[in-house]
Amino acid sequence: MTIAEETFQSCSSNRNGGSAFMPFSTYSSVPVTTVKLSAPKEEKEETVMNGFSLLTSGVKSLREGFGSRGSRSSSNRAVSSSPPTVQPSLRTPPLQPQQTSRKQRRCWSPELHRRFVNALQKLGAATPKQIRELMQVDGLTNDEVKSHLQKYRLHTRRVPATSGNESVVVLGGLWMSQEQYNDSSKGSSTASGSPQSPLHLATGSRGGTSPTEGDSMEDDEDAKSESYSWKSHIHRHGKVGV
DNA sequence: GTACGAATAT
DNA sequence: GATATTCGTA
Repeated sequence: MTIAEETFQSCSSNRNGGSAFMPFSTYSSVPVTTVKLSAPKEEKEETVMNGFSLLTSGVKSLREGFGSRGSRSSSNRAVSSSPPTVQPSLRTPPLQPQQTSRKQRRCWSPELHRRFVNALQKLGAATPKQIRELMQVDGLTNDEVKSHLQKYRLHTRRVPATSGNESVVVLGGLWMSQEQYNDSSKGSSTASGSPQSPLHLATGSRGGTSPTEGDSMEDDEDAKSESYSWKSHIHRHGKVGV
């Protein structure tokens, strides 16, 4: 068993409990009997099961010719004007729902996330590639890490020092709260009481001036903490103008 | 061409 | 809300 396999599992979380949603459309002309059950191995790529691909939802509208999004910065990219010969009809490519094959959602299980954060701390300055390499998770792609990193940053940097913010906690609002602490009791709450663990911030030296920073962080494969939600919604009671 | 960051789409 | 994909740039 590779770490990867283990790391991947445990993604079957909630069912209609909250935010579980299926990327696939709800309408299936055919009762797909192909239950995704007992799939020996999960394919990395999208697997088209029947003639009807469930992944068809990814019908992309054409985004060409219109400056739909080219409004960024300067220079538009898709500004093809005046197509030489525009066929009125005909030439309509029988484009069947062309699924550009959206990848299956990557399940960032706590374990995976833990590795992610771990890598972040080790690196200090984390770039997707580095993280990916450090995580050593097979099957994980740069894009996935990148995406996750984006989310991570979004949630971690929620500290607008708009006015005089008073807090220091902001930094403390980091992601991982409880982990690494494994009690003898395995079943239950990993930290119910929840003494917030003293997070060691990533040395804070973003500049990475010295490679000497040797954190003794071995490969600790543990921490079953669930739900790494960034519920650290920092409520700033007090006053917020506007 | 690759990689990263942000914006956007699903 | 979470992840994927696209866009712009270094």
